[in-house]
Amino acid sequence: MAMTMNLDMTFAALADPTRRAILVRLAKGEATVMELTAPFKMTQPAISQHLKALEDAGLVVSRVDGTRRPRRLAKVGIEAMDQWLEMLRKALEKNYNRLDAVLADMETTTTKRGERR
Amino acid sequence: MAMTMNLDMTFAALADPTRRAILVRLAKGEATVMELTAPFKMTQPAISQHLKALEDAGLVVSRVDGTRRPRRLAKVGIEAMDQWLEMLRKALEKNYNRLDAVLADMETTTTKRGERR
DNA sequence: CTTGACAATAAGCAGACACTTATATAAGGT
DNA sequence: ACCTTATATAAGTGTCTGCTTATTGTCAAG
Repeated sequence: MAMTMNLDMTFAALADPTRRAILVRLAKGEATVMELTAPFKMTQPAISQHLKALEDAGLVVSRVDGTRRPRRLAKVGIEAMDQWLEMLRKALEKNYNRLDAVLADMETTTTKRGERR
Repeated sequence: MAMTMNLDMTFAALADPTRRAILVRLAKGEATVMELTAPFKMTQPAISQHLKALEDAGLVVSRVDGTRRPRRLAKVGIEAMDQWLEMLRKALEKNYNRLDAVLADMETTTTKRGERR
């Protein structure tokens, strides 16, 4: 199972700096909600809500230990994203060897407003 | 320069299905706003706004061609994300060879509510 | 130079999101 | 049994998002 992970949720989860910081913390190993709350100027319910988002995104899983629920990283979410991103990477690489991209690069373009012709 | 791409913006940009679809389209090559608008049940201004988000995210760049502004994929955004994600990938791999993760896997846990002990 | 196509911008609005405080639930230690 | 700790859930609120319609700027073609 674990089929079609929801990319909306996964990317949205990573769009928040607090949630990314939580993941960085979890990269060092399991942590409880209280431990995860400590570094932030935020209440415990707020962190619990962020953790829910991360779990729904397939980026984190929880375990039961008495009254605690230690979290650790999950890979489902990352794998789903990586798989999608792979398409972009390929396209990028391919386009980079094509004429239009090269030419465009020359007389461009930095995306900034206010170009003249 | 192109220093510290804003990860908030980049991940947020990808969290929207319309914007991901636009990227898929651009993976096939340059396209104008009108061409990008066509497949959607959405107005041109809406797409222009999505394109702004994608440019701010470093995922797309534009070029000037008369009154048109063809877009194509950019790599800055993807590279920024990939770099950040690399940390998670490493942690995931490393934790997977560690005892606590293995044990946890055994008596867990699928993140679902309603586990008993 | 007027017209029409391409695109960006502004203002407005409904729904989503990130917090908060207050409360509930459950396990542990005493 | 009782209090404490660890966590989740609910309800409320202000801010951000994703659209819309309306309008404006700009090029190219006649």
